[in-house]
Amino acid sequence: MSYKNFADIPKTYNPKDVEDKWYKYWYDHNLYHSEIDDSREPYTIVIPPPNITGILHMGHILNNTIQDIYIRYKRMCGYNACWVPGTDHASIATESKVVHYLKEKGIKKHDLTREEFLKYCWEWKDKYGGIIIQQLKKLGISCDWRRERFTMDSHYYKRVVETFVDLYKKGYIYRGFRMVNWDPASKSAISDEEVFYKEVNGKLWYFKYPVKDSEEFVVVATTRPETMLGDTGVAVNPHDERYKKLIGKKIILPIVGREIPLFADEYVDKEFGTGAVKVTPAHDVNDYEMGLRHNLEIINIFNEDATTNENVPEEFQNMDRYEARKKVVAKFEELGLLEKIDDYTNKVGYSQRGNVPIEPYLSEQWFMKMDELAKPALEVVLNGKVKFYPDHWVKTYEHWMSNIKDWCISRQLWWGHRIPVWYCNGDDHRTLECREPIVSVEPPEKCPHCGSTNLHQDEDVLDTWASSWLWAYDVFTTKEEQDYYYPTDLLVTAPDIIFFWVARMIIAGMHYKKEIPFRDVYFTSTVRDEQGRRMSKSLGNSPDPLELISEYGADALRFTMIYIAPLGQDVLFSSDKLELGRNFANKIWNAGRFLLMNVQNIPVDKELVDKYLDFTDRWILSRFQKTIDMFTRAIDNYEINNAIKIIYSYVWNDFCDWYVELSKQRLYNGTDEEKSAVLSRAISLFEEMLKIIHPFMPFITEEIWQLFDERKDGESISVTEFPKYYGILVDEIAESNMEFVQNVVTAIRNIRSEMNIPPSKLINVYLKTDKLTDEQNKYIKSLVRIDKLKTDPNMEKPRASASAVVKGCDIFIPLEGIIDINVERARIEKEIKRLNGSLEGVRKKLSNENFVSKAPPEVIEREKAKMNDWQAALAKLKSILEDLN
RNA sequence: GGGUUCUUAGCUCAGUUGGUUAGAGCGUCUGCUUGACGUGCAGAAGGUCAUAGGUUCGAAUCCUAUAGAACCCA
Repeated sequence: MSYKNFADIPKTYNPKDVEDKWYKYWYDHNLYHSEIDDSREPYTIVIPPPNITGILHMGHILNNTIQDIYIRYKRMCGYNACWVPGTDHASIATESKVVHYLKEKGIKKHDLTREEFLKYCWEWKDKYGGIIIQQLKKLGISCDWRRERFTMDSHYYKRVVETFVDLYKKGYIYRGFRMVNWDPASKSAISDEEVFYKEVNGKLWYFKYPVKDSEEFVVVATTRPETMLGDTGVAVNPHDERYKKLIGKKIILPIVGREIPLFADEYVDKEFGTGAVKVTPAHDVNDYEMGLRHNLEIINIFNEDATTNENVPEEFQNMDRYEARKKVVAKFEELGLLEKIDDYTNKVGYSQRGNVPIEPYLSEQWFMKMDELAKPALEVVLNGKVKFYPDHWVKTYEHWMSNIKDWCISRQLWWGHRIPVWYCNGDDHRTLECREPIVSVEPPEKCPHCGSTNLHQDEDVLDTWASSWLWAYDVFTTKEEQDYYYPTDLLVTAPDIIFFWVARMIIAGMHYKKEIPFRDVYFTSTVRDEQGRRMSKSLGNSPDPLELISEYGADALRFTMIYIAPLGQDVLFSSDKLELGRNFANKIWNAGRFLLMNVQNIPVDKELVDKYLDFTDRWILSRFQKTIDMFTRAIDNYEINNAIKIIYSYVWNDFCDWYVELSKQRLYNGTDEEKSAVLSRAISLFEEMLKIIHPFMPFITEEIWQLFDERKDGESISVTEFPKYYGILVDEIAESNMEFVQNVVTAIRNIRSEMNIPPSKLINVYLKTDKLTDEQNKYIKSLVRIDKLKTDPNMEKPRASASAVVKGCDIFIPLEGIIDINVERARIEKEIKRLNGSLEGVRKKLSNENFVSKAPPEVIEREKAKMNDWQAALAKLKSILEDLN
């Protein structure tokens, strides 16, 4: 095809020449498009939609490679394979990107109207939002690109809104004034799952609070001094003898001068700090709870960006929280109320988005009641309808689902699905009912209570996950499609979004479709650097996959990632590991090259593929069947790592190292028809091997497959049939004949190497055996450089020869004048020592009465056979050794 | 503090329901311009299976404890 002459095929595989070419070919021929076809079973995957702000990282590579392996494999197995790609609008991330983008243009978000801002968002999305998809294509993934979706497509947008309205009407969604995790950077609430905890080396400050009408002080310890400006109480444990007499007294809050109560609450830990804690109900979850229990005043001291507001003394107003902290501490010191400062390590909640410490903050938000919705979703995982791989994630899932809390779904952002709720601004006719929110898919014309048309819509948008939880079915836009493709078959995702996304998709699926969203969930490994650190932008330890692809090829990258990433374990990645995949690609390339070079001189005839079969052919075909069988079982069980090793070892060790070498004997010395049969068979087998490799390495397999024959336009290895297991081709006799040859050959090579016989030198080999056929001898001779090969069941050991014993055959290599008796003696002695060690173990077992009476008979038989073989070999070796002495 | 997982060769990892002499890749050592491949070929060295007990005829595998590591939740 691309080579005029097969002899021109380069010695090293160059992925750059082929990858873009075949990707375009697949795309142009629309090979991976799926339509409803009732005559075929669907196999469906929906992509975990990457953020439009995302850029390709190693996690995407691993995740999408796995999805592509399964979709390609199942497609070749005859399923109507459909892989739906798409992207996620990512409210917070995108909005901050756009704010930044506008800043560079000198525009401030709040100088714009909502509509103007959203126009910029779409502009940004059109410009940058498709980058990650373009990058993913470099990996060779076989998505159905005609089905590409976006979470803010009009159809999808509408479904998200409808879902909100429906759940509100069913009573699952409510509005509440609650303490939420506030991200002061994006000025929005975030959900519990978006908070991560960092160990921070901080301080513990001890403040003296004066007791009213007394000379006494109560000392409180705090990690957040600035919040004292909002303190409305001091709490102690009711059983704490130190403070019993003070309970009920008043404290004069320093700086502020507020009179606050000292009260008792079981929550207080006597051991922590001084046993007395300051209580700031507006800015700490536990304090908030205590505040409710004891009717404390709730004083909010922060603005939305966590600067201090008008509720604090004037000299502390409009300061950043950390600046306020310094100033408060300084003031305490000045007042002589700072008792001491200790070093203290504590865990601080950070926003996953803004990477700033979150602020517990009271605000009005929308929540979803989860406990009832979660029940069916928990059940289908516990009863195995949805299977997790690895399955230990079930326990984590169960724990979270059984303790599930209400979900804060509103975000104070503009980019996203705007909450479909309107409020009556009221006018003269305003009634009490007008306070009720008007929840509706379409904007209401007027207030249903007073008839006013003066309405305004809720300013907030929904949490992004409250849209992507519909992804598994609403990427399909008609009922017919949902009926055909849903439930999907496989979800491949990272375990860190098990709650964000996996759990919620199951919840949505069970509630709306009364059916699981996917049968199997594959949780990928976490890709780390060589030192085991998470890959991150700030560490700079995250390689650019596109550079890796350009250096090593997408196939090499895909192969290596799967090879080093076992199910359920983290993978330590470094780019030099890609040599493994690159080398394997090169090996495949050269095996193909070998066959194609022979096509120059030997005609290929498909009629001959099963003619002139000898034991080497039966062996390689038998091994191939077993390989298919093992491979299929591994991949069906999501042991991808294992599957790839099975095919790797077959291709490299069985086919290349042995079969190709064996085939040369006949390719160079056979009759014309025999040559043709051997070559045709090798090519036909190699094509089948390429099909198994194809899901892992789509480009190189396509390239070679296309070279083997004149293919029609639109033909592709990716839509051929996957090799099936035919047990009838398994041939144990051929395998054992081959194993015998391998053992003899290896033993001879070992002697050559240890005796330092140069590879160029021909040797004579005498075999004492009654088992080897002429055919086997022919191959032995061709695999080691042998001049004369003699076999005789009564062979006498020639003088001055090196020896080896394999089961069924004694090997003698006469080395008059070459042999170093000391080396040979050492070789034999070593072998004797090894055998003796092994024999000892077996003898011990067999002389143990308990073993003989209790172990199963077949185990005992095996041990006895072992002992006999080893004893025989040992006896031979001993006589050889005596002969040397 | 609760939960999950892990500890096997110098490194990274396999090792099915307990049953050959515990395997692979990388790395190391030796030799090799053998007509597919030096991104290769041939050969070799290298492990008290974290530690201590226990169950069993038999343990890398099952149980208990200890030590260490990672992750999740609070």
